[in-house]
Amino acid sequence: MSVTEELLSNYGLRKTTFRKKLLKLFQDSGETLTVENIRDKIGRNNDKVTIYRALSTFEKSGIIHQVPDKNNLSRYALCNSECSPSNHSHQHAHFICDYCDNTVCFEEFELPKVKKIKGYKFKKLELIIKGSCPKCV
Amino acid sequence: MSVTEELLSNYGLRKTTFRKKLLKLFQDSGETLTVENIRDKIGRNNDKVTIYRALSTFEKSGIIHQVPDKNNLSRYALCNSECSPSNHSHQHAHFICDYCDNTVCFEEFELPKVKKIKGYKFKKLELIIKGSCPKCV
DNA sequence: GCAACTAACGCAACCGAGTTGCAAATATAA
DNA sequence: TTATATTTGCAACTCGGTTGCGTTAGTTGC
Repeated sequence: MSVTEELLSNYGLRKTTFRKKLLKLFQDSGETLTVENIRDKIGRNNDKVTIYRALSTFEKSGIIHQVPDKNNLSRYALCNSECSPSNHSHQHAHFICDYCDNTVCFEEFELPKVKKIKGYKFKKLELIIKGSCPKCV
Repeated sequence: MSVTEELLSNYGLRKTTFRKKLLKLFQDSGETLTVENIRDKIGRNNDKVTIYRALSTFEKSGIIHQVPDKNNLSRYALCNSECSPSNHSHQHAHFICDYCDNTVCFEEFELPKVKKIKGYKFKKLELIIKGSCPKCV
């Protein structure tokens, strides 16, 4: 059984042709991907509904996580650590390039400790850094 | 001349009936507002295109700034300091309530200093805190 | 390996936030 | 108050994402 198939098995998901193709794309590219990116790479004949549903399933399972996108599109990245439906948090920052519209996960980035504000209960922090990436000077 | 009209004058914008009404809403409510929020408050008969265009104009001028929204809708808040088309940055954090979908500006919040990553040029930081607000326990 | 069951796929049609084009209305400058 | 430029308001559109539903294909038990 391939790495891709193993991952699907571990998360209790059916190993359909489409899911294997989609998951392999994330594994091989190592990038964050929008639905458009995906269709560019696996072919425009793939139905978008199927893509959206597979992404949604993967996200709920903890295989991928949503990342911010410059144009507010749905964009996802593989979870590197062991995520599950119950524990699916990502304490890393995201970088958005102003020029190529790409989003990059900064895994090593520590999120800041923030001081409390009374009345508010903080559950999750998101740090987004914008600028230009190595490809775009 | 009212405070609202004065603000429009300072930014070299025409003081139309609609703009005065919209800007006054931001000043009076002191909240962040989506287009839906706005239509709820100034009346659903107001044309949405006009709202979008006025918001866009205000933002370019530096009167309001866009804030993150739980559902990725366009949401805006008054700029508290002196913003202009050329200097229009907001070094404060934003809080999104998981329950009432509201966004709040944490003006007093200092954004963290982040260490550099070679190859990347950082221009802007955005810190989003999610959780529950005072109204929602 | 085969039947039975359930989950996933694929198509069409839809939804809704936001945009575009353009003619009519209105603010500003002369 | 007239001329000019900007803004408004309507209709129609775009496009990312969703819903419904019949068909297809994994999975489980024998």
